[in-house]
Amino acid sequence: MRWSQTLIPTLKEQPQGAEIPSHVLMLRAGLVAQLMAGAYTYLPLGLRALRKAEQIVREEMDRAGAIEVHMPALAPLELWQRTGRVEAFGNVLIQFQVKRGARQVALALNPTHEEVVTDLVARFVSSYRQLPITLYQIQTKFRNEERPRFGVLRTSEFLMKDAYSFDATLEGLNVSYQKMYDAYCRIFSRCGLSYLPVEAESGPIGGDASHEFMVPAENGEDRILHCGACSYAANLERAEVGQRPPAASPGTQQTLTKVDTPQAGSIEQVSRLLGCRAEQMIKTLIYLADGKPAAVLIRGDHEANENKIRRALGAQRVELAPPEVIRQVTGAPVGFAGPVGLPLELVADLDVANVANAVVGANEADQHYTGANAGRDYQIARYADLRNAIDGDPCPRCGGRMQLRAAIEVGHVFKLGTKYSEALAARFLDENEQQQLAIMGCYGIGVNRIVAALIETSHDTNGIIWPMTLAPYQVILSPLNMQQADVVQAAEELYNELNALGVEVLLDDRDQRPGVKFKDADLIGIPLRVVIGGRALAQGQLELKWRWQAEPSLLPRAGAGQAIARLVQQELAAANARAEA
RNA sequence: CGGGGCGUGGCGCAGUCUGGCUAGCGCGUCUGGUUUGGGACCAGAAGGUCGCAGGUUCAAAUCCUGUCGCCCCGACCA
Repeated sequence: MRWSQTLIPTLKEQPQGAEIPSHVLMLRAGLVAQLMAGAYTYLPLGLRALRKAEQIVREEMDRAGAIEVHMPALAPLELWQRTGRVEAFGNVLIQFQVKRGARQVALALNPTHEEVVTDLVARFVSSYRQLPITLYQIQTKFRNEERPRFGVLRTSEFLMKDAYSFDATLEGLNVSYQKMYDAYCRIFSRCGLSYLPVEAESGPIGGDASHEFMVPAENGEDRILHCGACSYAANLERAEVGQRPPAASPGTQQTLTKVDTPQAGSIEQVSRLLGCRAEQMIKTLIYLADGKPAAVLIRGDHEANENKIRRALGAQRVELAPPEVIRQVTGAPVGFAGPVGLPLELVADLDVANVANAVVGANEADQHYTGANAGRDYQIARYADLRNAIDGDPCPRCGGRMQLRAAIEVGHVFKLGTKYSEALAARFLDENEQQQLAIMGCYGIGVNRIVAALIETSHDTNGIIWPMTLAPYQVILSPLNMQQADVVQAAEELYNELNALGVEVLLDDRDQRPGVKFKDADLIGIPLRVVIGGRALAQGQLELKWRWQAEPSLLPRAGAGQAIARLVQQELAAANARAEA
């Protein structure tokens, strides 16, 4: 492609409203243009990169035995009502009415396709002989994001690869799941991403049933914990906290003292008022576990983790109790609950055991206790891991230090079970002529996020640094002077030669000064740059530079096309080979 | 949905507090010329309902009210 004949609107300055590197660079390099909050046009370069990512995904899905289909973006709202997910999605589900003759038809734009694919399988799969099957598509999803942000990382319309496996048995599901997991590893490796599969909340099936594929990046929206020593990794929701060191020495027990804490119902207010640190305090959270009140103790500076609490209480659902219930149970308004004299069984986080002489609520408005000690002033029924992990916490597997990092979620694999097959009657007949529900898994990849995450983690002050596998073009030719006949001729010859050899090449044929061409070449990040310029050309040489290297090398003009094609192939092969390691 | 910021030629900004002449600057674009190894130079030119609506005033980019859009932080995120 000739630069002069395509559309690459590079920007010299940082666009207003773009802050994170991927957003800034995608706009500056002319990859995308914003139409509105959360909706972007992919311009030629951006589209080519997106297509590369898509093709890698497609190849690995096919290789894993998944079957490609293409489902509609539209769905009848009724389908979503059948699984109860109109409410579950709420405002995120884009729905609207259209007129068809005299009728009003209620439609939705699919934010995901469990309903559609399960309905499809329910219609056409009726025997165990047809299973297992994994269907996938690469298609646009629509979600009315409350707050689109971070450029293409969180948009209302995005390209997603979604796959759905259907199995006759749980063992089958595990096999299907593992195939997808392995395919994901290959995909992200081939795309040149430094990714981490992390354990995620698994919902109804429990166990090892969900993993997210995360790319650690400063601007990521997700938080993960990662142990460098043993490679344990989990998202914040899921991460367990390992064995904590016991308290130094109990020291002397202070006497339990009631103190005035007017208007101080939060950890921050109380600590400021009493001059104590948050870690000397214990917060008493009143939950409704399946509708029944329960008391949970967490150290003042820690965050409660509702999933852990739900499991510890053996409940299906937990939620923070409303103010009426708190008042009824504790006799005090919100913010003054405490363990002393509370008529509920106390379940405490493990770290609470190490807080001696704690500050706790007194179950009385505007009153707290100081010097509270478990065993003497209140009894803990049970200790458990109930809080979110924090940076530096011990690893649950090996005891090493875990690191808290921000990350971009690029993929998610999930064992679904029979939730949708049940709601949409996806049954099959097994070998004993018994009706069974298909057991499902679902597997998503944000294709746009692959591109954005790559840029987010692979750039320098001059611009994007593409891996050969995702680069919009493999080679850029930069003839430095379009007024000089021999330069133009050499560039044209090489351009034709490379095209004939199947190399994806961009010829910067603009009549621009060298500086402009260098800056733009760096900005759009094409891996291999070939400079055709007076100096070297006079000696029958071209200049070759990899985007990730500082210095160029010389290449004889004779046979340059073959040599460059070989270099591209080697680099491509090396990048793809990293996936097999 | 709560908090904050910003809307001025294609892009990035100044001017707004303290109302006042023909609304400026840099980049880009167009014409002519000189240049050609890291975002050239000279000369000339085009391009603006100052987001939109209403109000105050002799006079509004500037003050007031409303409204729309975009960005950031938080809440939310199958």
